Amino acid sequence: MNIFADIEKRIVAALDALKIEGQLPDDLVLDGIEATPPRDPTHGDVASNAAMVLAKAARMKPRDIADALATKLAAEPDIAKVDVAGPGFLNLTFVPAFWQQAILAFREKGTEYGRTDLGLGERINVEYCSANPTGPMHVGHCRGTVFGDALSNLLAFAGYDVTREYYINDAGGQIDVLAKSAYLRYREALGEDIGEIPEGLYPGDYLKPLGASLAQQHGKALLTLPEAERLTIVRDAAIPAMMALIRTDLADLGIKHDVFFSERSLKHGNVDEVAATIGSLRAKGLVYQGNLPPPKGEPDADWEDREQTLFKSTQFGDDTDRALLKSDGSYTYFAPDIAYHKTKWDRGFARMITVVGADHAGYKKRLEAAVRAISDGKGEVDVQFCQMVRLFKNGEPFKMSKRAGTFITVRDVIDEVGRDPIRFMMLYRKANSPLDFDFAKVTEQSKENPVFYVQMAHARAKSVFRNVAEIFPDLTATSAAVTGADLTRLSDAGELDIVKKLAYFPVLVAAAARAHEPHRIAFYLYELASSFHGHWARGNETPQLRYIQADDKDLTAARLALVGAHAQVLATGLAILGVGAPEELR
RNA sequence: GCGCCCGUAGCUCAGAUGGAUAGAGCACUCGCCUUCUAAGCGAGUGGUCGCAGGUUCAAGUCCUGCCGGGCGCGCCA
Repeated sequence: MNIFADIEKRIVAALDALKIEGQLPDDLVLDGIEATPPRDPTHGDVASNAAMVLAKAARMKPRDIADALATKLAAEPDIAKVDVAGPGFLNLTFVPAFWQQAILAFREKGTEYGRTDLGLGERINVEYCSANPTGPMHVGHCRGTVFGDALSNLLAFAGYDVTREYYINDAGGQIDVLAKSAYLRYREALGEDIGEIPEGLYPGDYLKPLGASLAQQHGKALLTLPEAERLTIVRDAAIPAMMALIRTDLADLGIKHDVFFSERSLKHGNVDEVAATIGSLRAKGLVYQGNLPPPKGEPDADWEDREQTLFKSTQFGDDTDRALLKSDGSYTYFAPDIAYHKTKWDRGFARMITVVGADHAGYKKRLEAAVRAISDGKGEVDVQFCQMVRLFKNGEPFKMSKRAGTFITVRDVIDEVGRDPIRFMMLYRKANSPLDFDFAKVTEQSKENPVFYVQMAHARAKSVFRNVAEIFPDLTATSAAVTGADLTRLSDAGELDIVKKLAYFPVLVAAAARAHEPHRIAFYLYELASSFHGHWARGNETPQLRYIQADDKDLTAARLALVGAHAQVLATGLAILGVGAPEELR
């Protein structure tokens, strides 16, 4: 159900009729015709570009096509007015009943209103967060995590079969650093004075409980073990401990992954999937021994020409070939990541999205190349970047120092501002734009704070139902009196404005899903809330416009149907963003 | 040097598959509380869409070249 798509079909039908009548060439291809809300609402309810896109192929003036089409459409009973404007825009104005009836459709669908079948049930894998298991999440992880989660919600709502995935980088050098850092905390827990944490190790206090638990479990036994053996034990305890911290943070942000995929699990038993993947690429002639040219520009004194095992990513559009093995023979980060993406392909995902930070910009092309290579061009990964978050406190930049261990954790931010404002603010911006996050502003309860503004629109709508209970106790949101109300009573322009915005919701969901841009939902909700607040305030001056009319139960019921639909769409949209839709804000 | 991202009102940002006179919030000016939540609403001021070409009936949007900013650029993940 999508009103605008229906109108497009009606326009096409009218054009077909014109063809039959000989007013248009009968071989004219009716393509690219749109029906959209006009930018200026005074132009009408719906605008179409039909005449202009067809003009060339029809070898006619746009105005002539528009005039013929206008005459045709004006004859339809629910179209009140058709104007031809500008170069050939067709502006349609529908009779109020057209919009009034639309509310029925909103209600019929309920929480499903806005859902589309765009994805056709196709499986899609969304990988996001994937913070290294070396400590709690810091605020920098937050944006991509929230983005990936909301994008997953959006795609699911748009008809995709979404799997949310977290890639645990538990096999790289940073894990050795973690183990060494944890071992130090273990010695500390045994009573040793460890002094300053050496440069290069993780100084954070969060490793202290891990040290203590190791001490409790092993006593002094680890001290006498050979280093390799001892670090293996520490590491195997540290990774789950760090993941437990991260999972707590994720839970508090309202984020749930379906799959936690361990990099280490790529090697199991005698199977090394990384080696196997490199082998399969080699079989395709995409792996070779060679030397990479140094980057141009500033000459690098440390540059050392060396032969490496390389992947021919240039064959798939990358700028340079990429190393798979380090000079000591171990894997680069890239090699297991290819193997990991191959498991996605093997698990039946032809479509993948990977959300990364802006500092991974250079990773996009090689990953796309790798996915094409392992899937013989049939698979596709969209690497989505989230730009940096700049932290502010009362307008002053807020610096993090990782070295001093004083970085801001997700926990700090949740404790300070709460989950809903974090999520909404992270999504109230295109992912590609840097984002300023001011602790003071996001907790403010005012119009300046869009989270609050949208939530208040929902709370207000709910308050109407609370208040009506005192006058018409039987007019509950789900009562037959409300769901079956006489909608022709809704005639005010402000009411119809809200209806028209609600009608646009399915179009918006589809567009946002197609573009992988959940922020559009946030902006839409703000606009919808604005229409609602505006109409509400008009009720302050003009009591007849208020939703509850004590002397007119039927009118009240009709208006409640609108309020209910409005609250429903707000709740649905907020759910996509993972933000709460509170009943009240007191 | 190369790649990716960004450049829109004084500030922070939207701008749908290319559509009409480019929008919102903040700031500034002026109205509105005997009120279903004024935690709000309305009106006004404010623009060479970084610059220059090109494609198109139509360009903030697409293409090319510049300028400015951010991120990255063979064994960090």
